[in-house]
Amino acid sequence: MTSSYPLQSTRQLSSQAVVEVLLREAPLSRVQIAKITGLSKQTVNEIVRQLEAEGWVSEHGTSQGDVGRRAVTYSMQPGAGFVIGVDVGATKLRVALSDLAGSVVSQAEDATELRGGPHVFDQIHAMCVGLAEDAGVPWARILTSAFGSPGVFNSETGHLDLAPNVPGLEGLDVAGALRDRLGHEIVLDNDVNMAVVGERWRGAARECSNFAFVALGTGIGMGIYMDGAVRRGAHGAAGEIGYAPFVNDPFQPSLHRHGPLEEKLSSQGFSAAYEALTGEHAPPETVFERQAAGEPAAAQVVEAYVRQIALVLSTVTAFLDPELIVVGGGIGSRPELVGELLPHYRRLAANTAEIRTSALGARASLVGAIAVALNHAHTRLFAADVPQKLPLPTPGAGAEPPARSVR
Amino acid sequence: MTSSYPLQSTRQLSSQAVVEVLLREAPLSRVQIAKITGLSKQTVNEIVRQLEAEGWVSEHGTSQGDVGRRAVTYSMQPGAGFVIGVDVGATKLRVALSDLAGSVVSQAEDATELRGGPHVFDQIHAMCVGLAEDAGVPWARILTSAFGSPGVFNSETGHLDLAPNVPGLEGLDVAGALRDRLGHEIVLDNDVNMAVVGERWRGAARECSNFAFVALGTGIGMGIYMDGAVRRGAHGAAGEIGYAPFVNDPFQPSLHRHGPLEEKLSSQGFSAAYEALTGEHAPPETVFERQAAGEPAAAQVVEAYVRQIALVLSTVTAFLDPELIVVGGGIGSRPELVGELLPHYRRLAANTAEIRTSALGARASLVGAIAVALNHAHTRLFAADVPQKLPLPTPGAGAEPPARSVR
DNA sequence: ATTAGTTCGTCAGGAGAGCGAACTAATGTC
DNA sequence: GACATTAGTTCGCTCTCCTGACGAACTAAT
Repeated sequence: MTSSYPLQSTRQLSSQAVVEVLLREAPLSRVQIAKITGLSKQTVNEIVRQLEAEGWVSEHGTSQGDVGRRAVTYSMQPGAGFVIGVDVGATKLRVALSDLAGSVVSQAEDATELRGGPHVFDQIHAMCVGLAEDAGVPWARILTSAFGSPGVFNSETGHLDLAPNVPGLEGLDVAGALRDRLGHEIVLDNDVNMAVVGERWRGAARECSNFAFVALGTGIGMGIYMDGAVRRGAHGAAGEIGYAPFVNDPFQPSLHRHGPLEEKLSSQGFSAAYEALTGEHAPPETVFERQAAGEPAAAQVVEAYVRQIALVLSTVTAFLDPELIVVGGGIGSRPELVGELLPHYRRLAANTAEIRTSALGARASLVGAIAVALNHAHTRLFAADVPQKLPLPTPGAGAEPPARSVR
Repeated sequence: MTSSYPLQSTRQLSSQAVVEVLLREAPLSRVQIAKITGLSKQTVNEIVRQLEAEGWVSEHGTSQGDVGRRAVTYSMQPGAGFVIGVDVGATKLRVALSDLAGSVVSQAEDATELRGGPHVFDQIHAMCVGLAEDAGVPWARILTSAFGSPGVFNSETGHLDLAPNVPGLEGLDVAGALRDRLGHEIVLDNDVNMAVVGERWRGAARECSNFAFVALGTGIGMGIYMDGAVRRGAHGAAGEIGYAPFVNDPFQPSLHRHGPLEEKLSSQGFSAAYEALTGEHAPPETVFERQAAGEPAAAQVVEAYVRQIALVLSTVTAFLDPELIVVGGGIGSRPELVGELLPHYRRLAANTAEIRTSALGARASLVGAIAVALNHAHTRLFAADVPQKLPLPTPGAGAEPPARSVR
């Protein structure tokens, strides 16, 4: 432990506080900022002045109506910097470009390159460049990109492990490859973890500091948000409930590639159950529609599925005691699912948590990736404890982003 | 969010750093402290001088032998303050008095008062006073007491919920009652959480920042240590795996008082299984002894039990991805258990964690309580953000503890 | 005994950051 | 037009830490 304490000079902490408040609560006067952050007027003054000089914030207008002198209000300068969020799905690739205030400027999606590895990197690079051009954003103003992808990201090697669904990424230095191609800082994380951040930022778990996100779809997975942060466990594999051995007979071998739970509760398992009953192969959506239409076989499959999920959720509750469980993913986002689940869940769980359907649906990971990228950018910009080196590479000879002076 | 940032004046952070270093690494010279903390010599000088003036640290000796001027070394003044740790078990009450450096000065244990409630408080009070007298410690020097107890502590009401094993505590303001009786600050937490802290401080999980502690004994419970802190969930009920519904048929009603898992995997369940097989009632220890002696029925019971535990542990692994799982409690502390478990566990879990037997055994909660009390005392003393008011109540007109001046 | 080299401890000066209080400026209300 | 109210600025002060210089104490070599 080489503890060293005033790592972050107080000023950086304060700056970051001001920026956060400004991002969260739109236009604010300096006095308002002072009240919210607890800093004094003068300190806020200095900070705002500096941020304005550096181009990060700008005057927004003046307050109106009340007695007393009118205040000048400030807001983040939206064009000062941008970030990219990417959701690398097994089938779909979603990319969004957002300004520093968190407004999405442009976005796109495409089928994921099936040829894998380098081809996916190329595809991502092309999509990002395309977005920037569409929005007229000089490439150098893009500060950070964040990527959500299935699998367990090993931050030491930069590899992505346990990602059977995306072909050809296993064993590659994904982090390095993407950083080199894009030319700026990147952040990589599990897509479910990204979804957690997304749901908390702009989804069903706002302001919630203890919740779990359970993704039901192609696979089954969980993201854990506890005490105000995503928890990843020792190797980044926390929440990999697909490997939890408590649905089938766990002592039976086989089923160890995708994990026993995943086997049964993924879209495939769902469809397989229906097929076993009817002889007809149908995707989950169809089965749900038929259940709604009153078909007995469909109802039976859904009922069995829902019971298993209720079992999983009550186990999650016993283990983690979340305030809320958000259910998402391809199947989980179906609005009727939670309704069907609840009675079973209530019967099983001792201290019940609230259960909600994902508010962001298929975009959860993407939104989360944006949030992570924004957060990373802000930390780098306003609380860096190392000398700042804004990467200014590759194309776009546009105006330089305002450089943050660091003494 | 009423964020306010320089809450802890920098000096307090620095002071705390110095104290921590001094606690950890025995006698140190000022220059050494400076090197370790990263503070400058002068800053350390000022802090040490102040701490010495206030009686918290004292000169220890001088360095010897090397070239150059000899340095004066300092260490914590052990008698400057004391804390009490208490483990309120269903059957046993354990109490220990420790100095600020973490050395246990005296300790005692007794059968828990079965008349419950106020009688237990009286008992605790009497034991604590007795310990202080034995050790010749004036009561006013005891800064904090920490209590580990079964059940879920509700920090809002001060009540202890879900504590069926300790009679007569339910529905009482335990926190308030204990504080009033002892006359100083107290901390209350679940006994398993205390054990977590204990195992990490001086047990099997030292230096480990992601681990789980699974207690197998009178009941079954888990404590979660993730990213460097105990995680309690939204209502303090995280880790209550006794309520996880995945061993018996979970959809069968009944079994909802103690939780389905607890029903089967507690000492009682264990003995009941043996009784069902042999017609003879025997406590778990006896069954284990007979298993070691080669009795088939005992072997069968142990085998079944061990398989269930392996199942639980592999689920824990899938959910939390710990680096390590420490198995403790009355049954769990038996050294042979982990050996029997391991093969099953390895077969079930995808990313295996290390599994160790508790190093502290029955004392885990007690040691943890001491650690928590110490930690609380240090924070109050050296990083308090509110004006310090050392409680100086009741008996013992001994020398006053050195008052920490706070401007 | 003298000298060199090393480490410890203190002092002085200065920089970064924050705060309270006093003061000026604008604006609405009676 | 007097007054209350709010916004913004300036000044002086405090806290805290750091750097650099320097003397003190000590070991090792000559």
